[in-house]
Amino acid sequence: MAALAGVSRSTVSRVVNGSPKVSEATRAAVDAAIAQLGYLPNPAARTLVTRRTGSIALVVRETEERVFGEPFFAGMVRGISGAVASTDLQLVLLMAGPTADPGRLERYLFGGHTDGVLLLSLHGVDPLPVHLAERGIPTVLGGRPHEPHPQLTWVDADNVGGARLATEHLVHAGRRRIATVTGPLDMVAGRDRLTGYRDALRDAGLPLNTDLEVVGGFTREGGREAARQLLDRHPDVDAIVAASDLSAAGVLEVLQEAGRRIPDDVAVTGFDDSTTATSVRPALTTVRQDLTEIGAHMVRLLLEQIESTAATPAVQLVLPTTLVRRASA
Amino acid sequence: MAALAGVSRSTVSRVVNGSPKVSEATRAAVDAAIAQLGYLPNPAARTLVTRRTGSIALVVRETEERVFGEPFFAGMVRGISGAVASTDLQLVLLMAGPTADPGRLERYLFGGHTDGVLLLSLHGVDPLPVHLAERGIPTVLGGRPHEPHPQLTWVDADNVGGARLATEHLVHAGRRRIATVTGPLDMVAGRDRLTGYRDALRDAGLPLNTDLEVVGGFTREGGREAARQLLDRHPDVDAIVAASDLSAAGVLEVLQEAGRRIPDDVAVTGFDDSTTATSVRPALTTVRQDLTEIGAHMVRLLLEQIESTAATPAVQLVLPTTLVRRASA
DNA sequence: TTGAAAGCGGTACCAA
DNA sequence: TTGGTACCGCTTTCAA
Repeated sequence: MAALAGVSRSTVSRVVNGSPKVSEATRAAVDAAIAQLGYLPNPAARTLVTRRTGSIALVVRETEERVFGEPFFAGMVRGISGAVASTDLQLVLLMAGPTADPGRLERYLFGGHTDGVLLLSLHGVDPLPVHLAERGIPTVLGGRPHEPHPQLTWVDADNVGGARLATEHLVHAGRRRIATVTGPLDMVAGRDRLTGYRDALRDAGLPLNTDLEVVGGFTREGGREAARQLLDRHPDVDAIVAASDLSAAGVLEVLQEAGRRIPDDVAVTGFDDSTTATSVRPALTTVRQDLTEIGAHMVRLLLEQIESTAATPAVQLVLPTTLVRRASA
Repeated sequence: MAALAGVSRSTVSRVVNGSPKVSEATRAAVDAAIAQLGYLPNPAARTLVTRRTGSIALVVRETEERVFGEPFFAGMVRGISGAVASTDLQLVLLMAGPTADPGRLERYLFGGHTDGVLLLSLHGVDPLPVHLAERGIPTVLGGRPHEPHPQLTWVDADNVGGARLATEHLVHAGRRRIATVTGPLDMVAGRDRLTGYRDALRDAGLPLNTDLEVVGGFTREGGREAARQLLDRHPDVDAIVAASDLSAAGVLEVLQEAGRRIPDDVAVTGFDDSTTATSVRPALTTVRQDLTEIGAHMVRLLLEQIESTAATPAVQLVLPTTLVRRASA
């Protein structure tokens, strides 16, 4: 390569990296040689000295099934990809569900294959984020971690506030036997939404009744299952706050199969404002979280960590959620 | 690291790579030092000399929207992940839709960030696979490429045969005005399924009528749109061969909205045997392609290319499809 | 069984 | 503006 252009390796390196201290003639010669050879710098060699790989990982701690089944992930990935697209980084997606070999994943992430890590859909107390932080690997979590940690940077939607909005909306509409189909309780988002529901009921002076709280997970089938239990235990329920649009869709199906009219007999709210919200009948009143904005913040914070030489202070960001009113409530 | 264990770098390397020519005592000392330091080898340095990264890329040439919206991809990714899980390779997923910067993608793939590339959902004449082959980068395509190429290795389902099966099933059931909602015609799978449909009609001595062929794409909304057109042009249609389960679901919706009974008035077949097939009413008669098997073959062929020192001959594999009979036809 | 040394392919400093 | 050179951290002969 250097030989073909008749210059030194140093000069090739300068041209490739767009250094200004290269004469036009030399640059042209090198460019010609590059084109002729289809030369591409060896990223391993480059990484070895620069300590940069030019790529960042998006790690989703979830099974393929859920990643592909739930519109939330599509939105999140879209938001993140969009933000990454305006940088010169390559985004690589790693799916590492519960059955994934943690060793392999950590080897990949700790080994420096990527410049930073975006982490999504944490369950329980996952040691991964803390391990990453301890090793000084730039990391941003999507969603608040299970246990507060001063070193962790994360971006989260205001799930408590969102669930509260939905519940208050039902309260104001005169509903009094308001149940909830919760998300998975090993996830902070699931618990937060439950908290928001309870907060709203308490503030409204309505009794809290754990019998009205059924764990449904974020899935459609989980919603169906939970709705069946609810109808069984409380046939007089007049509203259901579901923790996701998908579970709300399941709830809707079961209610309709049981002959309930929505929203007349039972009002239903979802969460996410995903494509599901508008594809079901009646369309879902739901809580919107701006995934594009969350993604953009995550990428921005990650880049700040990557680009800063000193240790960056941890940042914790909670973005507002809003109520989207449609026909279901 | 080497210092702590009191040995040379060479010895550390031998221990890390499990070389048999290390004494037990030394190995123990090195292992202890590794554990104490949380040492992980620098993959860039290692890659520089071994020319191996330990990871392979799954490149999906599709937008996030479709990747996440269509169950086909979930199945494909599941099949591939499953096969990769039994190796010590890390799978990284790159989504590179039409708007993606081809330069960035090629830089990543050609640069040697990964040991090999699995390519999914090719549209039109994508130069990427040939470029990869020319650079000697191990590559396996999921799906036959648009233009035959002797150097390309691929695994495909027998889409022609599958569509033929579905169509023949309708013919045997006595249907005579059989329409099709095709997939995207810039994709080989889309065209192949159309071919199978035509072949079956021709063999049955039924007239081919391009008026009965409407492009729908693989999406639900595409299916809806196409079904509307069909009902408009041919209210007497008595069967529809859809190119995917998702578009079949859309077709079903429109037919039912128009008051048609399925399958009595109009029989409908899907393609993929995805979760969609069983979640709609009536459940879809559809064509099954074994994505787990396709994924396994893709990974196997890729590993063979990666592990072989000499140039591997290109392999082209067409896997059988089968008809799954349910209620819709 | 172990260590010394060369080299993988770049970058970056220093000198010219 | 350019080239020489050291070095990034590992693997891999080769010799001891």
